[in-house]
Formats: sequence, C-alpha cells, structure tokens
Amino acid sequence: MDANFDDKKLEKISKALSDPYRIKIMQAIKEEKDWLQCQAITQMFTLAQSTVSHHINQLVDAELLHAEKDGRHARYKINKRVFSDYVSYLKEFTSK
Amino acid sequence: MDANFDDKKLEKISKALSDPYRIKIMQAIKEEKDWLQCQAITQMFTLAQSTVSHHINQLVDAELLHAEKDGRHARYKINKRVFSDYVSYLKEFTSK
DNA sequence: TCGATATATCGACATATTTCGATAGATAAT
DNA sequence: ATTATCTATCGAAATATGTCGATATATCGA
Repeated sequence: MDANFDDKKLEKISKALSDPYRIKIMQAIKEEKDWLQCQAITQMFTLAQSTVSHHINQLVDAELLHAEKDGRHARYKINKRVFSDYVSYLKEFTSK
Repeated sequence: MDANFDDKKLEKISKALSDPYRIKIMQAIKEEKDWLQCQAITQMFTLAQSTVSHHINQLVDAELLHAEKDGRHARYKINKRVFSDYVSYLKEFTSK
C-alpha cells in the first residue's frame, strides 16, 4: 500500500466519485477516447461550462484525473495509479 | 460484474464512503471485532447517538453494512460481496 | 492586433448533508 | 409493572455542495 494513501485520501476520492455527472465524466474519458477536453464534456450534458469545470476540478483534486494543458485546450486522463491505490485500500475491507 | 450493480449504486456507495466518521465506522467494524453495536460506535466519537445512527443508516442503505437485530441491540457487519462488486466495478477504470 | 475559442474563477442562490436535542419504540432487568 | 438501555426517527439549525451567469485569462487564427 502506498504510504501516502490515507483515510483523508479515501474520503476525497470517494466524494469525487459520489456525483452522477462526475461518474459519467470518468466513464466518458475511459470509454470514449481515453482523454477529453472540458468543452467536449460540456456538450455531453445540459450543464454550464463553469459547472463542468468545477466537477473536473474535483476529480483532478482527488487525483483521479491528470490534467495537461495543450495550448488553450486541457487534456484529462485517468490516473490509473491512484485508482489502483484506492481499490487496494478498499480491498482491506473485503479481506479476513 | 453483477448485473444489479450500476452507476447509481456506485454513486451511493461512494457517497457512503465520503465521510470521515463513516470511514472510521467501517474500519472499526472490520478491524476491532468484525461487528459492532451502535452504542459502542457512539462511544468512539464525540457525536450524538442520533448522528451515529444516521451515519450507520447510510452505510446500511448503500449495503456496505448488513444489519441484524439482536434483541434491543443491533449488529452491523461488513457486506463483503457488495464491497467486492464495488471494487470490481472500479477496476474497469484501471484496465486498458 | 482583433476576434474567437477554451478553460478557470467569482459571487450568488438553491439544494443537500451533517449535526443536535428531544422523543418514540422495543427489549431487558429488577 | 417499572425502570433502564439500545436504536430509530423527527424537526431544526448550521454547514457544504451543486449550479448558474458573468467575467477573467490565456491561446489560437485571420
């Protein structure tokens, strides 16, 4: 287990995943093309751009997404390491 | 993947795990004795009994905990199957 | 340079969540 | 029976979160 994975991180990641739009954003990034721009995500929903940006921010904050700036665009990718750490941490509850 | 595990369930479980007290409750049940009474949990924190009951309720609602009535006591146990399903569902994000 | 596009930030408002105290319901002990 | 114990529920208050529109910032293209 990664030493810098603690309860606070578990809480933050769980919170990031506790919203239907954020779950859909993660899935879109995973399933559709592996990375996405904010604007493309905005077009998927009937949400203001600022709201989508806010949701993405929480996912980035929780490190579930990795953000790269590419000119005026932003590319968001799934941080598989953090996801794996989260899953490993949770597995503790299923063992024993 | 369990057919009755969908995004709504993912959201609900994530939300249940997105609170520091609820995380501690889960850990206490797992680590200390595998099951616990509400009253014992209340004594772990400086929280009102009604608040603890409310937190437990959300964990039970998300099916992370299984509740048994034992006289006037309640026994809460971790639902390992649901936990496993959650973990499996999440693993999708780390694959490919 | 100027206008268009992409993203981030701010303030305000609505809704949801957390928390408490009070109390109800149910069971156990005396 | 009466009292004590354990859990659940209710209503209210405080705090947090989601959402928007407006606007700022930064980059690209003509």
